[in-house]
Amino acid sequence: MRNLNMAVTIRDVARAAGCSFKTVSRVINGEPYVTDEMYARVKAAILKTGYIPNVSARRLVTKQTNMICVLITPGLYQQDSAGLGRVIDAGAEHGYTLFFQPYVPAQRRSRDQLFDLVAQHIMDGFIITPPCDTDDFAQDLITTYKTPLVQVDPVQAGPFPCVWGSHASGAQEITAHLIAAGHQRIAFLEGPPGLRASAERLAGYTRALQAHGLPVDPEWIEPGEFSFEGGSLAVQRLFNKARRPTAIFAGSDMAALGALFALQALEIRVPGQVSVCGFDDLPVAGMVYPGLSTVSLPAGELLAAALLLLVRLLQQAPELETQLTLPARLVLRGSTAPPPDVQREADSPVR
Amino acid sequence: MRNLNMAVTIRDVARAAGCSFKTVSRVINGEPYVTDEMYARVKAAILKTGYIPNVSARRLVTKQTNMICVLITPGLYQQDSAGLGRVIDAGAEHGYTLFFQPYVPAQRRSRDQLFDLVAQHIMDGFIITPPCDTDDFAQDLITTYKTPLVQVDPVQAGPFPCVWGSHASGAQEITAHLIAAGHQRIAFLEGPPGLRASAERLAGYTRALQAHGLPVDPEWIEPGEFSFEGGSLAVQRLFNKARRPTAIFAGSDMAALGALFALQALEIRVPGQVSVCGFDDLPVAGMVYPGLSTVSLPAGELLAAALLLLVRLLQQAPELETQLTLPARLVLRGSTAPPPDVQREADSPVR
DNA sequence: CTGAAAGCGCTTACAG
DNA sequence: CTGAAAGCGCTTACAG
Repeated sequence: MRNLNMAVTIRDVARAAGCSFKTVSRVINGEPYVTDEMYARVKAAILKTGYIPNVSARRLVTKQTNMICVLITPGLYQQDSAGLGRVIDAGAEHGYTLFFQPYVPAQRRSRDQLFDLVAQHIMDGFIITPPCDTDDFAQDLITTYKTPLVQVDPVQAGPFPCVWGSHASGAQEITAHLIAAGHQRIAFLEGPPGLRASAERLAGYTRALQAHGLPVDPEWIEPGEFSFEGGSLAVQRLFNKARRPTAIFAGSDMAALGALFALQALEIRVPGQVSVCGFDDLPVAGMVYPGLSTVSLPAGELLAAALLLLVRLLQQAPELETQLTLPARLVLRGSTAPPPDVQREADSPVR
Repeated sequence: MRNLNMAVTIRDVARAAGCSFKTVSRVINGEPYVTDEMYARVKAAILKTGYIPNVSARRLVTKQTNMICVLITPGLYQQDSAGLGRVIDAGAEHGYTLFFQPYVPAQRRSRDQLFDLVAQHIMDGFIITPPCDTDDFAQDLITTYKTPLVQVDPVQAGPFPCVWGSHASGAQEITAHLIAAGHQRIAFLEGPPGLRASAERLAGYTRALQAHGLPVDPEWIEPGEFSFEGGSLAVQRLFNKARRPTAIFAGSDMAALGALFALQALEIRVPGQVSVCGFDDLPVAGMVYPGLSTVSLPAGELLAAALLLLVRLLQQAPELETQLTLPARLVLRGSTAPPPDVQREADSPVR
């Protein structure tokens, strides 16, 4: 019975229900002052005609699109696709459709695309996920066009409503885990300078050492760039030194993967000779032998919190907390174990 | 000078240019019959007023959105983000904005989201990427609402315009590569039954063996489910047998990762004792020791071809080729080498 | 080559 | 509680 060629309008429904089209509009939008009987009649007419509102017409007059744009770097998707689904759900619950726009900081194409989206007011609001915020362009553009904006765990701090991840305490926890296993010589692979995550994760590492009365030795801190290459090169430098670490906290999973690769190339056993851990809990972390111990900053949960924040902003709700912090979680796999000397002690029959 | 509050309309521009708003409309849409002088005046007025067309108004009357939706599974993104950028570019060139919609086959939420998108005619056309086509719902819905649709390398064959990947010839090539290196006992980890890719990749493997006069032994063909778990379990079964393979062609990178993991757990050296290769060229392939040899089916290129096809369909161009096939590419890394016996021969001083 | 009219499908005030 | 009017910003015919 349904006409799928967009021919069904609010007027057709009104005719079927025997009322004015204004009444249909009221029912659609859940406005008050409609008798129950009228309401039921219109509902039935909508079903019978297969009516679907024309969003363009609605947008033209309301100046709202009920669409929210999430700026993402290609990586985020694979990290927590279940969480992502929940975010989409949450958006739908509040009447918003989410669009995921790939955005590469400072890239011409990304900027052009975003410009169109923003200038044409195609989106009611934006969520910026890391590292898209490293390019000021996005924030500037969005605020210039007076569009609400929420940031997720930005690389650089900004004056925007924001949901933060717990980099420092996550790093502190996993470092403490290594110390508890018996490690004393723990190397740290630093991230690129200028990134908040770099500083925070280093701070967590440092804090854990100090809390356990261990020295913070600059020799154990190597640049790792949060990248595969960086992690690999760092290991090559570390194992050229006279004193070698028994554990490496890589600061990021990518660097940890590089470290793991380099260690295997050097025929150093993990975790037998050296323990390795990372940060981020990328999906790969569980698939690389012997399983990478790491810290999870659940991207999906951060996103969901950001979405809720944005929805409240869009609803003009007087928002008390525009800065939230979500906890990190330890994910322990096979790449961390007691250091060789402790293992030997444990193996020996003499207590 | 620009008013960013959407107040600038076609009429404001007309006033600034000293013409009727219809003339402005002509200039915006590149219609003919406008004097060069008038054209320039309007262009200047647009710049001066900072006019940006209201897409909702335009859509209301044209019934077009100039938006194309790409149904993707979270994985695709990370596989070829550079290629993805090119696709977005190509879309923009033709006046289309691309939206990437996460879609999980048969999932309630995905279906609801898609229904809204389709029923409300928010998208001019759809591109379905694997494995989103495994759920007939998407295709059925989209065609029911008479929206153009192009498939990318579908898991199941359908009667739709389509861009195909070369699974069989890719599989044949990499198997031939193993044979050329001296392998004779090559195991194959099959994909899930019913998937076109499974059948095609197996066919390529078989064809390569036959082309080189090698027997196709069912004992060497193990289910691997195209998954990490599947690959891992398959290796455990294979290495419980009396006759062991010298090479494993995993049929998918995920299965190859699982195989690699299991081999390392068994302390079998790759490629020293066993060579391993995969299919897909996931980003992980280069980051897992010793680098996974695999076959690349460039997702970005397939997508770009699909986009072009869809654009032509939308432009009602009489399309000659609605079925394209794109070649696969061998990507050789450290996980494949000659088998142990050949290595020994090569090492020995006697030629 | 340029313009005045009509209308896309809806919502926002404003009457009854 | 219900409805007739006006208008959102644009394009599509149709006159000049």
